[in-house]
Amino acid sequence: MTLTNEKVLCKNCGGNNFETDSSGFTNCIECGVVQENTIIDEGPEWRNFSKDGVDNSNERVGMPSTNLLHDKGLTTDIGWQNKDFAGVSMSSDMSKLFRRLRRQHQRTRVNSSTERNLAVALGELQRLSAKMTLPTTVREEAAYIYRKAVEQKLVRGRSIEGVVASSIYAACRIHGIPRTLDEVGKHSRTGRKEIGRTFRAISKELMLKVPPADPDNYVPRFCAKLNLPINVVHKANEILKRATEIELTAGRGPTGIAAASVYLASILEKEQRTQKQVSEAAGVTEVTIRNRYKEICEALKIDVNG
DNA sequence: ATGGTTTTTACTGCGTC
DNA sequence: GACGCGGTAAAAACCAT
Repeated sequence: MTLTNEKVLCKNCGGNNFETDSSGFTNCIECGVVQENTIIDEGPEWRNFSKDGVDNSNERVGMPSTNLLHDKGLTTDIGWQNKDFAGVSMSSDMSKLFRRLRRQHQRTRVNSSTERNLAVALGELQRLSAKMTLPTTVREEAAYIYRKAVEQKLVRGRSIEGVVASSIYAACRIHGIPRTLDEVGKHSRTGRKEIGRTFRAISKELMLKVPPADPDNYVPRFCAKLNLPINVVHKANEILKRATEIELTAGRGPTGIAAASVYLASILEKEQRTQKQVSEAAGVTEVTIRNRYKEICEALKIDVNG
């Protein structure tokens, strides 16, 4: 049962991707702003739709298999209490036996080296994506990518952290909510360059269909970081659109273009930010911003002085 | 490996507050 | 003088061949 009401757009940036955290707040994924309109999405109910339980059965099934747990959430635990099925305490011999069983059970659970690898990697993945407040769909995607990478032995010679970070970076782009390499790198112990390198290697080897990053996906978040109002966002998007039309953007890094548009828009809307501020928010250098900025001004005949 | 392109690094000069 | 901005040159990184 899903009661999502009519399409709602973010008050701040106009985005339409939201996530609801465990405390019930709904945040815009683009800019992180908490929404006033409550979006009711109770998520899937794990109803039993097997042939004898279709109708009014309120029976539930377990949670779906997920890539986010190293064992996909499919293993069991042996109960902690030394009681039998009827709740009667066991004999001391039985207790000893079960203590051994439990231990063995735990050991077989995180068994092979790849299982151990997955266990720590997925822990890191959760830590990272939690810090970046990424929605579950993206986390699942990232976990899926990481599993693929392990399967094809791509982790060899690279750090687990790096591969995890790259998986997240790739997953974000696939889902159209790209983060910059800087943003991913800031939370990971691996630097931006390494993440970029491993990302390229991974996406090539796995033949991931990662769409080229679209500059206007970055604009709302850059603006949010710089505390720029909505009209600047719109202005930047307008600039971006016109710049794209005349193929000013070919071959250039999308973050640089987005950054320059934001910078230019902030001037035109009398909310100026310095090149340094924008460069920090966007994770590109001031030089790059200047270059794009100059090109855009020339090509679009924009004069910042009037 | 190599050459062409883009981004980064590092440095300089100029004007303003 | 610190800061923002514009420019340049050389190094580094990236990409296709």
